[in-house]
Amino acid sequence: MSSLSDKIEKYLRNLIKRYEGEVEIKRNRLADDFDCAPSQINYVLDTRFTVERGYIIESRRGGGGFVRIIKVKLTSENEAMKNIIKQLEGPIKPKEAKGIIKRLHENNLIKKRDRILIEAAVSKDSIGFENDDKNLIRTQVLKNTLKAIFKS
Amino acid sequence: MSSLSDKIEKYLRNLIKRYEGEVEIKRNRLADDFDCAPSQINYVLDTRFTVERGYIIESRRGGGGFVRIIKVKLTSENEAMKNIIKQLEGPIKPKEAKGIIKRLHENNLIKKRDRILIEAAVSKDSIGFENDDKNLIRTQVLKNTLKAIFKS
DNA sequence: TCTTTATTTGACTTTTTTTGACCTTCTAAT
DNA sequence: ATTAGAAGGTCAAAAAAAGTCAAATAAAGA
Repeated sequence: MSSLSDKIEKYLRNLIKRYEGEVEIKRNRLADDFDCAPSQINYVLDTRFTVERGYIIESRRGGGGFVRIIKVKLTSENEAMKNIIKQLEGPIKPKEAKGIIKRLHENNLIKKRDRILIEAAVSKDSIGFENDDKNLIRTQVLKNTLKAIFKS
Repeated sequence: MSSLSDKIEKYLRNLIKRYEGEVEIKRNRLADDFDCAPSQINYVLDTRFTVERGYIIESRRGGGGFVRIIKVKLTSENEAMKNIIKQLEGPIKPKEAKGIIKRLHENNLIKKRDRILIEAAVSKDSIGFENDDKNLIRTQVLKNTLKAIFKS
């Protein structure tokens, strides 16, 4: 009944548990074990091991390549960060964005420099073209920069 | 299973540490030890012991030849790069943006974290809505984040 | 059923590493 | 001064992985 993706997810979760939050796999090897297309591994990674769920993916191509899955330790800080990222949806206006960033900084979730940078990125000045999607783009930029911080 | 290049890198790093930042090897001898083509040593040197990472390579051919790896302190901002920023105009595609950011980082004008953040901000993922102005928005975001950094 | 969402597959792309053939430079012996 | 042999350098092809994207199926909801 459970899909193949579910099985792969389960398998990986077990591995991660066994290896204390960090595991390295060979994508093609794993695909072979589960007898599926390699890109299915990516699908599982993209849908189940996301930042929102507290995972970071690193990888390398070429000889000796790998995919590494890291379970982020949930301190209250990055737990909070995760939730905030999860909740960033729909259009966000410049002022709202600024408010969000301000609070993140005040709560020590991002550094001063991060704040300056992200504020600039989502400012009216940056994303100001008269354009239907601009507030949605702003949301994406905000979300992705925060994710980047989470990952680093 | 890390690649052969990784192993060679590791070996060399250890040597360098042991000999306080400077070490001399025989390329062919080393290649022989690792059972690989001599040019692979060059590959490792070119990709892992670069100037950006703070290494200088010296060498001599012929009898008694050698390759010397020296770890240096990386210095000196490149003023010229600031002009490049000034010249950021017109639509910029995701890959171009990535290249620009990479160079800024390699020239020590922005920190690693800045790079990661800005890359996230201007990524296809952030500014990817099917939209005529997206590459212009990207330019603005890039420009404004960089300005923000220089002001700080 | 009909429509929407999630999964599976596969062709094609990009990145990174490995290998090898050929080139250049240096030392030392003639 | 010439030259053989010893190093190291270059460059590009082949191989090894992983990534992307979209079409085809399957499952879930209305």
